[in-house]
Amino acid sequence: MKIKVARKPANTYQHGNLREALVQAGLKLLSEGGVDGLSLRAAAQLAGVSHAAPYRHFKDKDALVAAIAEQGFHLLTASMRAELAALDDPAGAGTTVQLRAIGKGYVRFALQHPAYLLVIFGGVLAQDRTTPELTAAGNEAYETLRGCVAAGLARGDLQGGDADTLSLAAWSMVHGLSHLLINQAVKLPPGLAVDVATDILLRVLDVGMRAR
Amino acid sequence: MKIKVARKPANTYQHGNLREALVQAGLKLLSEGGVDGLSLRAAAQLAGVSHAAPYRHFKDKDALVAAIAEQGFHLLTASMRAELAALDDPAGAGTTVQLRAIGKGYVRFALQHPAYLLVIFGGVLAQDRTTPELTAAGNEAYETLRGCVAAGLARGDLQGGDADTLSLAAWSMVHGLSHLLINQAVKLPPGLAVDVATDILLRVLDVGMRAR
DNA sequence: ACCTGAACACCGTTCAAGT
DNA sequence: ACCTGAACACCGTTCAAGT
Repeated sequence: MKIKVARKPANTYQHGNLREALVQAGLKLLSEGGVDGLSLRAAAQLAGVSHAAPYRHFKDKDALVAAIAEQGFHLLTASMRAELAALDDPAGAGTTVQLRAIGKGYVRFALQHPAYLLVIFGGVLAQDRTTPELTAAGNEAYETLRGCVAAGLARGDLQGGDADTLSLAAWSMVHGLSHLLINQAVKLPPGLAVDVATDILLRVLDVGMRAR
Repeated sequence: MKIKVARKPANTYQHGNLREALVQAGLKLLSEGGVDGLSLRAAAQLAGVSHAAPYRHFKDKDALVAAIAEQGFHLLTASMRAELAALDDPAGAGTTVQLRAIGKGYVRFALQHPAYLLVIFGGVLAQDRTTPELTAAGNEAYETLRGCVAAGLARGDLQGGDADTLSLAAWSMVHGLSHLLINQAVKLPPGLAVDVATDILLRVLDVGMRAR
């Protein structure tokens, strides 16, 4: 992905849209240099501004990280929805097919943007430093899954727990897989492609959520 | 947990066991101040030694982090095995009971030592900075689970994939749950205790792994 | 209101020098 | 072989001062 950071022209004084430029700069640093590469000073430099300028727009580094995580959640939601929309009959598809699409979208996002997943979940952001916007972006992602689970329960396709508990089960499975994959913490069974492994895990999940 | 760091006596010159002391200091910093609190200089100070002394024992900070992660894996393995050993008849227990014990041990470790889980999996350690000892410690943890899955397959209790794929499914589920919990990324369904939610997720997993 | 430059207290890392 | 102290290039954060 090509990330453009709006630089302040050298001859001007105010940037105009420094806040957004810093978020873009942070995303760029993150995707190029990983978590270690993300610093307020480097982001300021990319935006063509002094190292103290960001403090007019973010209380501290965590506030910038929170804004980046918010973007990450939007991308995650978009990835899941894109996979849903690519189904032949998105609205009419069965619970199994929909949940599988959401799971694939989640894993695809994680593999495409590993650094974002770490920012969202990886302890980069100190606990209790969440913002209302970040919470809302997280809820949006969660509701994409939860809506599908709730519909499955209503149809009688799913059983064995309420919508939140079964959503937690599904989220845990795909999140765990994604997280383990991007950390290279698991060696995939030799010769087994990510897609195939993902399919098997989603089947295990689906069967488990259908049983009483 | 009380962590003791062996300080070098002020009047002496050599520490004697600086390497181990630095690992302990790192664990202490991590559990008290989180990922941000872990620094080579602070660890050196806790061990009563100058900030450059650690470089006689660790190539760089990542090497210390790898040593800490190795300890974390040992604790994780111990937690899973303790839960297994607490069963009435550890060896004779069924696949379902054994897998549940392992899952509970994993989640318990994560909740007791959230910072360790982040060090092990959270992107604190740069990719490709793993050591042979760290890899071995990780394999030990993985084999604890895999052995149980393989036995279940042999007994005909489990189906639908080979030992590695089904182990990946189980690991993903409990790891995902643990990771989401310690990041407070999910709100547990109101009134639902962690233990109860864990039980439900482990049941979903168990049912899914029993189906063809 | 927004940005700059100096300043402070921290980092990781290196290197000559001491024991 | 092991440790120290100074040095360097980085951080995050604050604050007086400039536009």
